[in-house]
Amino acid sequence: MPELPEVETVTTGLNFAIKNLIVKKVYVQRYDLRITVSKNIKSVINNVKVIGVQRRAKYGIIQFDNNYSIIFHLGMSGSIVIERNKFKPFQKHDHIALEFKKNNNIKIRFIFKDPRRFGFFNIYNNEDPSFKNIFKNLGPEPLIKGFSIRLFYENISKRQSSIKSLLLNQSIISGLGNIYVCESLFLAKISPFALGCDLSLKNIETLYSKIEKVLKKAIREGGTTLQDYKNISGEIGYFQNYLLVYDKENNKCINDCSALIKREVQNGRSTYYCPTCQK
DNA sequence: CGTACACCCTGGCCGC
DNA sequence: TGCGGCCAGGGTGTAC
Repeated sequence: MPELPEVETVTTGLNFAIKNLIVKKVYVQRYDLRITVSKNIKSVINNVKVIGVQRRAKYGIIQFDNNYSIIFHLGMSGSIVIERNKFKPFQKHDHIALEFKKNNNIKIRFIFKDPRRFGFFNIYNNEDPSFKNIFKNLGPEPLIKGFSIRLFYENISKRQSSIKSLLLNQSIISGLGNIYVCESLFLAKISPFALGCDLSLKNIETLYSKIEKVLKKAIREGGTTLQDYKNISGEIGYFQNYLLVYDKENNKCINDCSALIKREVQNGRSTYYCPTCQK
């Protein structure tokens, strides 16, 4: 499901909803997520205040004022939903919930859901090596000011893999997934099968500017909803209305090339591209 | 070290 | 209605 823009939408919304609130109750319906939930999660954060919620790559980080943080990852099917005042009974894939009370006695809680359980949600001490280990192999964030196109180029140009798989490799650039990789390569007119070592600096400059453009637009649109992605208020995203190749097999290419968009399996995952425009 | 592939798990959809 | 097969936004561990 979620790539950088979807996780950004979730963490921004969650930050707005729970920043400065104090945890009043923790529900754990299921401990066996991709990473097993620590047994002490309830005791560690009970009655503790949330400092803020951030994103790093496709991870969400909820910081508490006692030097602990929750890190969560939505995997393919994860989501977070907010409920106010009236709480529905937990459903099958509602794994964890945190409940807060606002000044005016309004109850608020959020639920971490994940049918496929490729995601996780766990508590870490900020000094614990396992906290830093989660982030240690992540490459740079594409949307930060200091992003170095030169370094990006150097890391790509020494590799023999396809540019598609290099862009999905989170240690080269972090936060991209299948949708935004396909879209960026199309806009840059670069074949997903081109090898990293065959691309020029000019290619990479173009590619980076398209990645930036696609991600920013997707964040503005609240992410991409293909089947089940929703923000924390249950609203869908709208970037699917702007997809040019992803999930568009046999559609006409939007350029004047009269070709049809092709789907091909590459490294076990669907690649969508225009065989004429992307060289 | 780089690359390719199987695997984790559930649900939805399609064809028979 | 039911079954098998295939598909899905991701990440990790293993074998070469």
